[in-house]
Amino acid sequence: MIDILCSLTYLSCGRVVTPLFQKLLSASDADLTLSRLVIPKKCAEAYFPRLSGPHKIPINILDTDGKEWNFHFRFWPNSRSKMYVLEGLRDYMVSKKWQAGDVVTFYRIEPGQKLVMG
DNA sequence: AGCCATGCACCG
DNA sequence: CGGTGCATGGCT
Repeated sequence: MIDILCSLTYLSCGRVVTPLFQKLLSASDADLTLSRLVIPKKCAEAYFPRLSGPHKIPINILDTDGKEWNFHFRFWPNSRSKMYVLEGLRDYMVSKKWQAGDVVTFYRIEPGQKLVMG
């Protein structure tokens, strides 16, 4: 996981975004059967919607082409902590040909808090 | 201390 | 018997 300095950026689709963080995809992140992405805890709590309990919430995220994707965001209770995951990525992973070792970058559309993943 | 990659029990 | 939902353990 790599933190990024906050600097406004234009995506190829024309949107103005702030880069938030990147993640190097692990083998399990890239596993099509699991089709879920572990979100580093500090990034999840800083940039993702607040979760009031251990239930998934729907979350709409754009890719860098501006296409909308519907995922679910939740955490797993873990012995005295939490692990945050983004679920339902199967179609996205197939479409983007995600592989372990790839890097995914999260952005926030400015102004607002809508997320972009690409 | 505790994150996070992955193991794995158990439920349908 | 494939996936969910959490546990485990290597690592820092």
